[in-house]
Amino acid sequence: MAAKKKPAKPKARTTTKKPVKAKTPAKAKKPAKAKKAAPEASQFATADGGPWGKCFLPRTNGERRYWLVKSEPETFSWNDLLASPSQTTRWDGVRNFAARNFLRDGMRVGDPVFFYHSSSEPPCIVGQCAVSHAAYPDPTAFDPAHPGFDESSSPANPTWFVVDLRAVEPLAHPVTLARMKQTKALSRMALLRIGRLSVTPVTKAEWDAILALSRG
DNA sequence: GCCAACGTTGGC
DNA sequence: GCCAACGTTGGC
Repeated sequence: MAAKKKPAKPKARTTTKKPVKAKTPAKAKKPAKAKKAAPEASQFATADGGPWGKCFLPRTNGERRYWLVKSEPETFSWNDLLASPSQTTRWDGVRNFAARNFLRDGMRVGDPVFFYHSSSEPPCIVGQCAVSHAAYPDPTAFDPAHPGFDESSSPANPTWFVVDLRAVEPLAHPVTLARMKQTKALSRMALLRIGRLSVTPVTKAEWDAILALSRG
């Protein structure tokens, strides 16, 4: 996600939907085609959860997990988040099962989340936010007039979910994708391995490495 | 604008 | 269940 939106198509961006559009982090939705049943996606749906299966394991008391959401700034930027009421937005528009699973089954209130600008020059992480409300059904999927409409999702049996994200603080210096690619400690980062996913997990070590880059 | 990496769809 | 065609994302 977070990618909120972009120009004309709905992307899934994120959040907000409010006045503007909603973008979503990631993918966009597609205009409704009718999908049918909904396969659970691939590499993330393996029995052991795939390479990022730990994201879904039970937590120890007070354990935090770290995430990254993407948004195209033309659709929904970090500044748009800051300008939102309570600097909080609903991260809607996620229409990818792997991203949905991280969002719905992995994220918990209080988890730190990096905010990444995709399709920007340069693509980079620009801020930190936090999960302020755990997953709930994405209302944009229920609205036939919304580009994120998906007839496979209903209130009784929702396919797509959102979380609420609240801004915490901008990075002192944005950390570009190019810089992340040059950083050894980030070589296994989900963002770099599956670049098209709008919601990805970040390890504590990766989180700290990125913050260190943002200060330097 | 190109293209790589994937997800989705649908025939078989 | 396989696979080819197609669509989307998003970096470059």
